[in-house]
Amino acid sequence: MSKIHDVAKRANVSIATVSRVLNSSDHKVSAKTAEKVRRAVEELDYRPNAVARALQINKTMTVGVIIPDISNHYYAEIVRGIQEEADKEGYNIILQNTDRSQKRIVRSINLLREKVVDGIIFSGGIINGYEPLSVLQEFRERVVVIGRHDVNFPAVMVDNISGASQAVQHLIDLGHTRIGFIGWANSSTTATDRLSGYKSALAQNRCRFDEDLVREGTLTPRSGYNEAKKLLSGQKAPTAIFAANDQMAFGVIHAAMEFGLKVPEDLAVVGFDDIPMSSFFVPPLTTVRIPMCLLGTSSMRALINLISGKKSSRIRLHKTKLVVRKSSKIN
Amino acid sequence: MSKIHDVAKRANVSIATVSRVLNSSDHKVSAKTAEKVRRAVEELDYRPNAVARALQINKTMTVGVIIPDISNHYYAEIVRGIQEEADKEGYNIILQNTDRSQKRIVRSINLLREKVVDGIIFSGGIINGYEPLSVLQEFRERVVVIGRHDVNFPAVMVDNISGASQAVQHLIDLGHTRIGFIGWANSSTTATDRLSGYKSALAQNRCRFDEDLVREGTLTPRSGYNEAKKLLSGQKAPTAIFAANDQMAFGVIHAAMEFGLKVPEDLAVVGFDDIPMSSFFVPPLTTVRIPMCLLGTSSMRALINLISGKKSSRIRLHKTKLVVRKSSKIN
DNA sequence: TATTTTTTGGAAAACGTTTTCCATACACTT
DNA sequence: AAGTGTATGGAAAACGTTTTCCAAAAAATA
Repeated sequence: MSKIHDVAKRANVSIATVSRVLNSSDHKVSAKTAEKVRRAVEELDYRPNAVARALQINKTMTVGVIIPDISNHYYAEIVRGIQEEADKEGYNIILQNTDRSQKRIVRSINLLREKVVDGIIFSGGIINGYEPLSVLQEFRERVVVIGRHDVNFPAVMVDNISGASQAVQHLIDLGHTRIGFIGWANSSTTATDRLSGYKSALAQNRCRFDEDLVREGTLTPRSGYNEAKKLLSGQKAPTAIFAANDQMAFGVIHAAMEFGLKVPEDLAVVGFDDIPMSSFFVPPLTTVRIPMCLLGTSSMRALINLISGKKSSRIRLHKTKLVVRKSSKIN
Repeated sequence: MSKIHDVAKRANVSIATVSRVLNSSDHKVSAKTAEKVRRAVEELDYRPNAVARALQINKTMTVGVIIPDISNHYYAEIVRGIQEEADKEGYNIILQNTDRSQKRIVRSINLLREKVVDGIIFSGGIINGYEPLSVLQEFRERVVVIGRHDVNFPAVMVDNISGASQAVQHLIDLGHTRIGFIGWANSSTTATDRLSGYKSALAQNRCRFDEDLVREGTLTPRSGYNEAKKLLSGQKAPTAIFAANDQMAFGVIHAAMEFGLKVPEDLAVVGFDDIPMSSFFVPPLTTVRIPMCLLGTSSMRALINLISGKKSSRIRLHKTKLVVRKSSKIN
């Protein structure tokens, strides 16, 4: 591995000059000398040692990304977005999987601190416990959070309220009035916002809100299946069900099949997220698409702004998009 | 951010002693002093600066992971495995998405070189072009490749031949003799190995190999759909189709439906990979499961062995598992 | 030619560690 | 009391950059 010293020697210039050329400093370097340096760099296949550089300028051009689980499509897409945007600006990302374990979150943050990352993007998992928050303090001005705004950090959000509301509005437009909702119990704003959207759409259309039509699952297909069965076996069964995520919606469709109900003729089903298999399900699932990749790029943009001291709004709210497929609409 | 100097001061010991405690050197430190140091570390919330450390010991405890696309489930799982294993040993990973672009692969490798990573795990994408290979040379002894063994690096592989063979054997056991195959054209050994497995199972059971039953798709559901239509409209249509990945298998099932064929009664379908939606498809898809996460952990293990100079076999071959579901078997 | 301006070189400090080399202090043995 | 270890401190080099300061050289101008 050749060093800057070798380049200087080969180009017959000083170390200072090499550095001037490579970092395009304000010091002037004649075109001829610059060319000599560049040739030497090329010939030696010289790459500046980023570690030494980072130590000197106190900037690693690396950001930490903390997520619960990369094998979850949602987070994978986010990471993809982050990666893409980071790449454009010359940043690298260090990935940390936490499996939502409090202990691992803290560990990750401390590790990233040791590695002297320039900032952190944090998504999913508990953060309002005492420990992680206090540990994140060290990164005060260089943290962006995805998916919740109830923390005192810049946040990138999905407009869950309007998304859920859109979905329900769609069902109402199709003539449904008894619309079931399967959400989930969670401290996150995502869960409560989707319920709010459901309620607000009902209210706007003067549909009665019926407590009995609201159930709580656990985000899995199985739980969707279970809760749907309960809804469908009630005396006043709904004619449509809005599940707060696609996985549960799949379970709902399974349950409907078991009840001998045709989807969408006898039961309209709408999900949330638009995961890849939704368009492939039989029937293809109507759902609310989250711009996952955009969440990633947006959060990275926000972080870069933070790092470079640029102003940007504390909360970035991103619109969802209703994708109508066969699980809700006849013909 | 406190430094080692501050810790030394607070604990009333020398910098050397602090370092001795923290790095458990062979120099002896009395229990009492060690305790003093540890307390100071705690009180100051001191974290050694990994950048400075890396510069000194010439080891970053960071490995680069180069993959085509993190939002692809297969790679996401691999990354998960890598991450998990890396974590155990105190390594971090820097992720690089290449989108299979030759240019970006080269760029990534060079970036990782600048960052002085301790090793690289490379998966997917063209590598036998001149450029990437030569660039990877810099990492000669610290590269592990996933998914192809036709390169001169330690490799972690899936036993595609036996996997495909198992799948076809399964169909033969069900009484099928005319079995279609939809593969894909690619320089990778994965593609050719799956075809080999198909052929070898036929041969072992003295089934005639019919060129007309073999088609090439592009790994997408649509291509599976298209190729299946061609197979099914031939005069000697197969009674079973083995698609070389699950996505294409979904397309095959769609095509069967269009032809009024029931799956599995009229057409048995088997895929490869076992992606999450396979178990959820209607009908659930029989497929060959790849131990994706294991590929990740295994490659990281291999890399750690390389880095620490331990011997380990050049090729690690991992078994697949046939998962029988309703798309192939009646009842 | 004399003067100014521009470009370059040389040397050294700094970033925060690890590690080495000696010197010194202390605690045990005999 | 002399000798032998053992634990610690102090100082400094090293890792490979960037950056600063001043001096010197080269080029452009008057």
